[in-house]
Amino acid sequence: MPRAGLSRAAVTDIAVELVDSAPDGFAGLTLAAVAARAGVAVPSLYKHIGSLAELRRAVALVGLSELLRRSSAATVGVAGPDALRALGRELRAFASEHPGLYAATQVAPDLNDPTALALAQVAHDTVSVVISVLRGFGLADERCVDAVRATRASVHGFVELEAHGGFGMPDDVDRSFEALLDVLVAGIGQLART
Amino acid sequence: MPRAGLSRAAVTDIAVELVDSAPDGFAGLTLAAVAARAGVAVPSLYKHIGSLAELRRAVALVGLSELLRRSSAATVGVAGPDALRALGRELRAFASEHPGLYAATQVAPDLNDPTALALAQVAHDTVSVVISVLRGFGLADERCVDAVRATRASVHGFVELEAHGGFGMPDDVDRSFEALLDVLVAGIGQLART
DNA sequence: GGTCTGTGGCTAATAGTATTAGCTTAATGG
DNA sequence: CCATTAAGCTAATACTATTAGCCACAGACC
Repeated sequence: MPRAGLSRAAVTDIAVELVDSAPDGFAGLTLAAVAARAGVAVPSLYKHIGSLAELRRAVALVGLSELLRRSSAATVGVAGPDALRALGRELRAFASEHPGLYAATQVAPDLNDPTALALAQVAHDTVSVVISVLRGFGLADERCVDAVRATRASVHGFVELEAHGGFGMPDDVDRSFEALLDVLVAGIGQLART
Repeated sequence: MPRAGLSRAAVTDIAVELVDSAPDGFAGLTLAAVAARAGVAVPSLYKHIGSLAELRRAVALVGLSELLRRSSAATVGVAGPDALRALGRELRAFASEHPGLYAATQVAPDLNDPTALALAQVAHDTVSVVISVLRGFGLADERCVDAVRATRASVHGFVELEAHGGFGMPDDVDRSFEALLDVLVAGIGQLART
């Protein structure tokens, strides 16, 4: 009975691989698939994770961390409308390259989970990036949270609809996304002037 | 062995009730729950529906139909920015009152399903409503589809984030939604001038 | 009114999911 | 070199959907 040499991190890595390659993505993540990939029986996974739900949150943490890293990297040294456009394009690119990981970032956090704190931290930092990006628009303080929410909602909504085949017509989706960014830039600029 | 007097419509109605009341909503819809509510054994449901997936699409059709009905009703007799705002508020209200039914409207349609045609039809009509609403903005024809997508993405993204607890901060969400509508109105107005 | 048939219910069985309990053995530390 | 810890296993439980096959009720027909 040779050991597979697993660990919490190894199991999470396998899950991350799976959600991006499996057809059902994050929603279809299964312990059976993880165990098969690890060359181990299903119950053995419980030596490293508490439950499937916890594994999903671990994947969410990986996804959010990568999202934060890429968001930061894409917006250093740019400001105002350019930064907002760069941020939006990076989010869409991330979702396109890692559909499962992106879907994972939408899970609701759970208290009394070991990753709850880290998850809250990285979520907070991600919002901070958006705030920084929007700083160039000269928004009033009390408008800032509204602008952050409008930005997140617009981009997330587009990415979601695109991923789930919500755009029936074959018209150029790239162009539509650029138009969304135009709408956002113009709209938030207007929001700053009110 | 008295008969329960079920039918495809009755089963669908029960499922519609459940997705809006159950804690897990549409994703947690289960044949066991439907059967229990109907006072029937689980396999009996297969006399009326083909599969769980088909039942989910039946629920989706109900949700989309109601969404279309409310969208139309909310925008008759209004035009331009007012119509866009009314449409957005109605979508959000629908999602708030019927979270499960709203989630159901996001399922991918499946061909060789009896409801595929009806589903495509109502989806098309729903887009038509949005197009009509946006007509007042004087958009160029080739910009129209972009504006429709921006509208759907923004509102859907906001509603989704709100439903899944994506807005961490306790700031007034109603105000943020009105701000989103402001952004959308200003942004699409700008889109029309380019 | 009696019979016949179609259909809506049932039970039983299969396969898949997560999860827990308890055992065994491999690897490691004293 | 032994003892402890931990990582694997099998077995069992409780869910899920789905299929097969049976049975009795309701309505149609003679």
